[in-house]
Amino acid sequence: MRWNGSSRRAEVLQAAVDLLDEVGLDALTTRRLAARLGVQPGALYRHYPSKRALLDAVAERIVVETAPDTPPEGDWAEQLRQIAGSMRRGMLAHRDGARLMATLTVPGDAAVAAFQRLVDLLRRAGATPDAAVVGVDTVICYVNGFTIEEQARGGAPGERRDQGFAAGLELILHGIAARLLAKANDP
Amino acid sequence: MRWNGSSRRAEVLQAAVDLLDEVGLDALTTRRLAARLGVQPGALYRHYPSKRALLDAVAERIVVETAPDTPPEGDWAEQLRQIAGSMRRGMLAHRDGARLMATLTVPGDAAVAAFQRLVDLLRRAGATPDAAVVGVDTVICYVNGFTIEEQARGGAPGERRDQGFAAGLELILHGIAARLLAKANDP
DNA sequence: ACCTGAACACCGTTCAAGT
DNA sequence: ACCTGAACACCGTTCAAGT
Repeated sequence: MRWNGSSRRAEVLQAAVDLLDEVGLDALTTRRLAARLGVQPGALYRHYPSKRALLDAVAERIVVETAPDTPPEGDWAEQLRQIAGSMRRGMLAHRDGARLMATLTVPGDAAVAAFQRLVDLLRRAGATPDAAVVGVDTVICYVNGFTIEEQARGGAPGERRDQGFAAGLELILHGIAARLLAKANDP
Repeated sequence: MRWNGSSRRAEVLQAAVDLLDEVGLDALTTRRLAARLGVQPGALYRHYPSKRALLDAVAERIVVETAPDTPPEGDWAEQLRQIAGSMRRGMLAHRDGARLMATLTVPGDAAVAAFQRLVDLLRRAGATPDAAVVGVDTVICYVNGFTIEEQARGGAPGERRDQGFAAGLELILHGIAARLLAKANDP
């Protein structure tokens, strides 16, 4: 009953992440995963109750490792840029990473915490609670939608995509600044 | 070799759409579809070369029927609001509709045409070619990202979601107006 | 605690052969 | 033109039994 990465459960999870990167989400099969671990397929069910639960754990791990290593600097817009950028990079770092996120049923602790951190950021910048949620939701939906589409069409990684991503994000940041932060709002 | 909806191919497609709505994307199985058509599983392959191709056709049909029946009215922002709204409603109208779109490999004729119509709309409003693409991309990524997340968490349909969707869209429309349309831009 | 062996109820796909 | 029959190579999951 250890909490850290040395349990057998964590080895199964790590193997699943590796297998995802090698063969992709469609070929990520419990039987293939078992073979890679040198084990019978049924043995996996001692560690995860279902394939769905395993995939949820993989997604959660990607969210965790996606959180920026250094806390973001600058004003709220610059921080949002950095966080949005690392969300996109985190998903792109794994094969079918964005699509995997899209299949999740439940948000997961790490995702909820990340969401709350963004809401707090906009709150401190002067947004009302409702406005902060709208702003964060919009950024996150955009990042997810962009990255899913980006990863679906393979294509070269290229800085062309980076520019397109950044340009769209600027539109949203501009809208947040102009319509959500405390200025002259009619009630 | 007819083009219209009376071919056997079209019947298979219609049955697939109905089955999707009844059982969802994960349970949409070639064998279940064959059973519903009163046919052996292998018979489907006379009409579609693979399950992937069938799902692409289902997605394309949803895109087609999603195009607004009445051509949108009003200025560019109002037209964009209407089109974004019908894209979302079109996906919500079918079980797992948004997730199905996200799994598409190739855009398809109807989607490309819809994209082009939006680009033209922004061009007429004064955007450069690049700016028009950025604006349309941002709206589409937002709509897809929002709807995927909305449909993944079941929840009541509710107008709460409608308001959240509209509020985020306004941020983007504001950004387009302020940063992409011809005004005082530095070169 | 972790795994084996063996089974169950499914998949997508192919292809000769029928009508 | 459309479908059957039958097979092939897979799936996710369960569970008694072993160590």
